[in-house]
Amino acid sequence: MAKKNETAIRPTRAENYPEWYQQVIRASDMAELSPVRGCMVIKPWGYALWENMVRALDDMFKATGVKNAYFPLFIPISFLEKEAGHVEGFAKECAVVTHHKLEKDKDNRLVPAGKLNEPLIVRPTSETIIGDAFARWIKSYRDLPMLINQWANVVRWEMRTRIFLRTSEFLWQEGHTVHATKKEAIDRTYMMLDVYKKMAEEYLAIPVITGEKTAAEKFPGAEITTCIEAMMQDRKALQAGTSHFLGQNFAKASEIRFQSAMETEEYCWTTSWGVSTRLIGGIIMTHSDDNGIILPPRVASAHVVLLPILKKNETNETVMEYTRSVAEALRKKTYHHGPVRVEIDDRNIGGARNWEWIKKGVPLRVEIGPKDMDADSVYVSRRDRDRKDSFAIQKDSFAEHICDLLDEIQDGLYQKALAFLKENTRNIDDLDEFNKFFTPESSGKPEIHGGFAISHWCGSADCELAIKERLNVTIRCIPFDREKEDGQCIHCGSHSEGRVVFAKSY
RNA sequence: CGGGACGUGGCUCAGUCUGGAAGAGCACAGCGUUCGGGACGCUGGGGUCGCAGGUUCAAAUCCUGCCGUCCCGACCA
Repeated sequence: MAKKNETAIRPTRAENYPEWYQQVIRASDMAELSPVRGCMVIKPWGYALWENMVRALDDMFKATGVKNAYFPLFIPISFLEKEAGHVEGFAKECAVVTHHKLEKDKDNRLVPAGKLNEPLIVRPTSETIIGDAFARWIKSYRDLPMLINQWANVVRWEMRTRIFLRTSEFLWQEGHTVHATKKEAIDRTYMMLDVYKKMAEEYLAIPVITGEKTAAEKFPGAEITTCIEAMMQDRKALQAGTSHFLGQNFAKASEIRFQSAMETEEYCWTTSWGVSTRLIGGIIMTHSDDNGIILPPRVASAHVVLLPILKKNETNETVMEYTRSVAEALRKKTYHHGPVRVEIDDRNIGGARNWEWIKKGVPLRVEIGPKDMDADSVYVSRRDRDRKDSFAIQKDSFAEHICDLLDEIQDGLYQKALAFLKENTRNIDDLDEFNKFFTPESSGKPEIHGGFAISHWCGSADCELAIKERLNVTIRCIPFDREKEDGQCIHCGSHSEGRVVFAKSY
């Protein structure tokens, strides 16, 4: 009966949010830090989640005509040099390969040898190397549009890393498209942002705000950067995905040209767009509670875990048989285009087993013992409800309704996150109120505070910078759905045509 | 890269000030009793005390340097 902790995760969110985040990941067994600075090992439970996300995204990309390809990890430095904004943005955080072998020195230690003529960088993103390929592939308007995506790892040598949210190496997809007209490229930019919005809201149950980045926050080399922004439980913003209209900047840098129907030679218009393993950090910080992560069913590593109650007697084998028959029945059910994912955990380790699955965030836990077997039922607990709020249900009925149950959990997670977003988003027109909104009451150990302030902004980069320097608050985006409204800039008081989203961010 | 905190079995930490046999709880393994329970008992495995130098008869402990982690900045998906 000894209840050691009231919560499975310590500290709680309220006590120490960043530490809580680390502990949730440890307790969920999704990933761990590696011996390599800033890099992570994604463990099977975390990778299964990523695979489900990849599958869903990949299907959506392909439905819009995108095809997958793969480009090199190494990029000649000269390629990066081709686009000025790009150099500015990425040069400071590139891993550089300068040698191609190791030799033993006099102390028998391995040291780099065989210096490369031209150093290579490990891709921080692939616009330039893919641009080089596009320049060779594209001759005529008949080759367009070219719609390519790659699933890859990239490296950005970050100053400060946080597992899943910002690691030196991370997994992502980068889409790169080439178009004959500006309009078509812009349309594609927005189309892919819509895919991301759909992914976030319908699959991850994370409500997002869509909008355009300011000049200061744009992708290096882009004309327009669009984004989805989500609110985490500490009320900070997380940029969960971006889609860029690159104009002709990269086309000119990489000489991506085509011959038009009118026989003129023209530069192409390109886009790029990406989401990464950062989304997993977003899931954690959107849905977890003080007992650990809660996985949204549509992408959950498993939907349901079966926990046979084994005693030291002759019923064990029949309980196991019954459990396997439940698993079989569940696996025959189709949940959003795939079979229901079932785990069986028959370890006899007491109540710790149940808690492990709570911390892993599996949507449904099902206990199966002799009593259930006799009643032809199972005993179900939902991860989104209190753990004592469990119920018995007929085995057949459970199999029949499991998909509805999963959808109900999925929808509940989304509605809860949406309510939180709304609760902590508000129009602010008064500078004092704005300052107060973004200033913690305790400076030594800042409590969770702030949120999204929807305020007027005159459009000046100076005002944007001043706010950032003073409060560490940035413009997350200029929302697409903002209304035209005359107002006064929250910082300088001069005329503004509409509101933007201010927040602290990851 | 600046400021702060911290590195002791897998995890959380005590021991460091004041140098003198590496510890606890949890986790793990075995056996037993329990068990629709984050159970209990007994037994057991596991640590060159972040790394490298130095001081000393003696270093987890003192000194120097380095590495790593976390927090706050600057930078960013």
